[in-house]
Amino acid sequence: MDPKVDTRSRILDIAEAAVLEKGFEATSIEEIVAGAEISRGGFFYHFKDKNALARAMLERYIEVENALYDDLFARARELNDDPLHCMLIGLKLLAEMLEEMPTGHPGCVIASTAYQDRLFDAGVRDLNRQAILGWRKRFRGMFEEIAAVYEPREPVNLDALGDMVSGVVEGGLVLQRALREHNNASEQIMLFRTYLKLLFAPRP
Amino acid sequence: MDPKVDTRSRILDIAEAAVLEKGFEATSIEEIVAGAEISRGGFFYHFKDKNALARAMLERYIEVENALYDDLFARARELNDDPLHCMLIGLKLLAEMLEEMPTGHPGCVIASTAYQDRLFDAGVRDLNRQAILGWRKRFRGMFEEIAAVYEPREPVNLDALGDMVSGVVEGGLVLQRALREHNNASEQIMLFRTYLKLLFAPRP
DNA sequence: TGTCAACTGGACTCGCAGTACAGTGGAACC
DNA sequence: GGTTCCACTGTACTGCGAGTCCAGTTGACA
Repeated sequence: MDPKVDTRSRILDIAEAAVLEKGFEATSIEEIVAGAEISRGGFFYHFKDKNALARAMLERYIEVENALYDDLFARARELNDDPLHCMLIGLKLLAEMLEEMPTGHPGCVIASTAYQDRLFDAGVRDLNRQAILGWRKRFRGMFEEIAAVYEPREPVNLDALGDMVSGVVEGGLVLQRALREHNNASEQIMLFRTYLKLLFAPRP
Repeated sequence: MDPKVDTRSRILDIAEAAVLEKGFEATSIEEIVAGAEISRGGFFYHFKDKNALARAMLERYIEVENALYDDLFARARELNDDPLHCMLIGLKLLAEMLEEMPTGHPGCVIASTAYQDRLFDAGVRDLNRQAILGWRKRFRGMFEEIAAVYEPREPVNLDALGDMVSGVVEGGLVLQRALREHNNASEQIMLFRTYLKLLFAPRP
C-alpha cells in the first residue's frame, strides 16, 4: 500500500535474488532498477549507496532466517518434548527444507558477504558477526539442555558445537554452489545429526 | 632466475594475498601492478584479463593445498599405520597448522570464488569443482580403509563424509572471517575428529 | 491551494577493466 | 656485430558502472 515500502522491498527482492545468484559486485544498480522498473534516481532515493543496500539486505535476511529457525524448532518441540529429540527433529526438518528448494538453496548471504567484506563498511560487517553470534547462542542453549539430560560421550565445547550448526550449513552451501549439486547442504546436516546421536547416546 | 616466471609468480603472490584479504572484485589491477612494480602493460602481457589471473591463482592454490594434504597425511601415516589413527593424527596436524597461522588462515579461495562465480568463466568454475571432487575422492578412500577395519556405529555415506572434511574447513573459515576470531576452523576440525572417534569406535 | 513524499530524467565526474600499439633493453643465437 | 625475440614500459584510448547534483513531475492529503 505505502508506495515507499512497496518499492523499497521490491528493490530488496530483486537485489537479493541477483546477489545470491552472482555476488554483490557482479550485480549492477542498472539491472536492479531495470528489474524494479524505477529510475536510477529512484534507487538512490531509497538507498544512499550500494553499502546501504547491502545492510538492508542483510538485516532482512537475518530476520527471515531467525524466524525460520524459531518456527522450525517450535514445530520440532511440539512433536517431541525431549531436548535431544527436538534437536534431531529440527535438523531433519531443516535438511528437508533445504532439499525441497527445487534449484537448491541460493546460498547464504553471510558467507557471501564474509568473502567480499572489504566492499562493505563496519556496520555491515558487524551485522554479519552479530547474526552468527546469535545462532551460536541459540544452539548453545539447546545443547546445554541436551547435555543436562544426556551426558556427552566425549568432552565438547558447546559454543563450538553451536557454531558447528552454522558451519555445517555454510560449508554445505559452499560445496553445493561450487559442485553445482543440489543436496550437499542437507546431506551435511544429516551427517551432523548422526554426530549428535552418537555424542549424546544414552549410556547402557 | 627466468624473469618471466619470476614476475608472473610475483603477480600471483600479490594478487592472492589481496584477493584473500578483500575479495576478487575489490582487488584492482592497479594495486597489483603497483605491488609487483611493473606496468599495466606488463600485467596484461602475462594475463589476458582478470579471469586468466583467477584461473592461474586457483590452479596454483589447489596444487599447494593438495601437496599440503599429501605431506600431512604422509607424516600421520608414519606415526601410526592404523587408518583410523592416521586420519585422527592428520586432522590434529591440520588443526594445529591452521591455529599456528598468526593472523588466522586467510580463507579458502574455493569458497571465495564459489560466491562470486558469475565473475568467472566456465573454466574457473570447473577448476573449483574438480578440486572439491578431488578432496572427496581422497577422503572417501581414507574412510573406506577405516570402515574396512572399524564398522561404523551408524550408517553413513562415505562420499558425504569425505565432503564433510572440506565442508567443515570451509564452514570454519567462513565463521572465522565473519566473526573475526582466529581459531574457529581448527576448533571445528577437532569437533569433526571427535565425530570420527565416536563413529568408528570399536565395538566392545 | 499548497505542501510533501516519492519519484523521473539527464548531465556530470571518477575509477577501473580492457585494448592497441609503438618503443626499448638485454640476452642468446649465428 | 647484427638479428631476433622475450619481457616488458608507456601512453592513449574506449566503455561501463558507481555515485553526485539537481531541476522538474505526480499524486495524496491537509
